[in-house]
Amino acid sequence: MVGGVTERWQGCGVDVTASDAIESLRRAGVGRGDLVGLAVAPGVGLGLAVTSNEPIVVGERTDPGQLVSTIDAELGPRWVMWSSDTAVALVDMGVRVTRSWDLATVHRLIEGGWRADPARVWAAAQGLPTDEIPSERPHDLFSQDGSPGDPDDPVDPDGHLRPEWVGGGWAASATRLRRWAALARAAADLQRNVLDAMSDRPTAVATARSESAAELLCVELAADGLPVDRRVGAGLIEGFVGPRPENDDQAAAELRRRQADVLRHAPPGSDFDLRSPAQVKSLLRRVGVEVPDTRAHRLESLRGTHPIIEPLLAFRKAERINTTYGYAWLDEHVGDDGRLRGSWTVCDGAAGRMTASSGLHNLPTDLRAAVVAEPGHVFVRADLGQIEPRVLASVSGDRVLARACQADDLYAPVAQQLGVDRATAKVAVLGAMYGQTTGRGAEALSRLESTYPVAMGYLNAAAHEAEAGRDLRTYGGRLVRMGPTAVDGRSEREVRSASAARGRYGRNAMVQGAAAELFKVWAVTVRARGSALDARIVLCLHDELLVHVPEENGEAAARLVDDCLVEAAHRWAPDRSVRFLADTVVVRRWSDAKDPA
DNA sequence: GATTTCACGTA
DNA sequence: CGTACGTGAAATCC
Repeated sequence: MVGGVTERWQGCGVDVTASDAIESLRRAGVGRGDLVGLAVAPGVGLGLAVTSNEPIVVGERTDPGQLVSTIDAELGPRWVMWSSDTAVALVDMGVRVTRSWDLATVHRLIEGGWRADPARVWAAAQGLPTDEIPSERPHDLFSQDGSPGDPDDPVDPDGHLRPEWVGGGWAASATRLRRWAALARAAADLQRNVLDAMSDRPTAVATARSESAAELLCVELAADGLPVDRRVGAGLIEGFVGPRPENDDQAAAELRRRQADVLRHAPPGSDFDLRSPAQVKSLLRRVGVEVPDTRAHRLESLRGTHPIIEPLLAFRKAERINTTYGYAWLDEHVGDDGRLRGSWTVCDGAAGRMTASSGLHNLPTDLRAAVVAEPGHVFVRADLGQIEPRVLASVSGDRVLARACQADDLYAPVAQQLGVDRATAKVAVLGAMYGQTTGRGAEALSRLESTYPVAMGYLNAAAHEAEAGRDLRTYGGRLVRMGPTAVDGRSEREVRSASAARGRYGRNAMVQGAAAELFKVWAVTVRARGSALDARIVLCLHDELLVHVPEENGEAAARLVDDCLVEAAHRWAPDRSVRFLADTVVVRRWSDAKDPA
């Protein structure tokens, strides 16, 4: 608890220069990596706090961005912030800090799930029940603030944050900013204690740091965007759906033209809207093809059975481009500066992968030729090879599988050890990680169990816990929450099916989640080391990095990305028994396979 | 008008 | 009855 904090807050407000602030921080013993609470409100100022009860400076008339930037360069502290909103405010001021402790991000790591507003973060850090968090009540004539106690204290008598503060009151004055920073600093200590107490997750604190840095990276990714050549993009789209329509009538005519290519294989006069799956199903029945659904992979298996299938698939593909990645997408998400921008999140609420909007994570490969480096620049494209089985070998501590991971292609030695061909070995390993129970992968399962008992035991234990509805924790310490396991009103079949689904989910989450943690360590290492070469990450795609760099630094950046993987793996991994590799190339456009320069 | 279903793009 | 995500249109539910 932080009782007795407020009385010692009095009289600390000063307007300072950067050198004054640095001097104060140095006197307080702040060095590289030490926690400093930070609260920023453009137009109001900023609050800094070295300890939970002695916020030492507040810049009411100072330029907050310049102050933070100078301190970051001179002292290199780890900035404690309530969420990436602070980083957004800083980036808007042109400031990119080196290190952070993002309370919302660390909260998601410790508690799982996605909700991480300050009231929830504070309550969890204090060990207070989250279902008793007060919500902001509408003001009435008789009370200015709904909650009792001193309204200038961020914490109410119950120990919860005041709703009015959380709702924006924290930025109402410089004094409040200072207190908000001090409170953040206090919360970071509490979170640190929780992570330190996870004796079975020795890298949890390191994960908190790398996930916090990844939060900074996400803010920068959203601000910078991905270089896209609009003209190239429009050309690719035209190849699929025809020229850009100038009005609704032209768009409708184009649609009719594309539909007609399909309908000419149907009885004359047929009128189906091919955008409707139900009508496609009717159409297929009309021509004598009976299907339970009309998904692409099902239609693909029917290729050759009827001449309508092929043009129908072509229509579907064009329709996907047209509706999701067409001219409207280009107009909406690619700025005048040729940058495709979306929002980024560090973790997806489940296993902890990064997510991105605006199609950044599901851009069709056919359109990737439009992702072109700016003049005088190149991309370094690097993707991790066979990351999930390598991560499994590492986190489970399976020495036999780890030995196979010494090979560039781990499926070759695995196939040899299992006594099967490479393709079978691959589907077996992937199937084990995904919880597959049927098909070719399942047939090799028993051999997998006997050859890699440690790795398979790790997966089976996770699946077993998940099936029972118990939460899991990844190697790096992220809590993976299992949904409620309600049984009332469900048949035994449904209950069993839901349990099995949780098992697959949990089994996969342990691997996918750990892989995501390693990936983020790699990414933030590249972020940190890359600035010396003016190299900026412009895309993260689960196991792939795209780095934009001046062309004269391309080769050096490629080496740096590889070096960063070695560094990241050593920082992340329990030991060095598993080899991690990246396929790294210097290219002008994302779609280029190898170095054209 | 809001929510669910179907479909499909990526890893 | 192999995992995760984001997106869009149609279908469905108020």
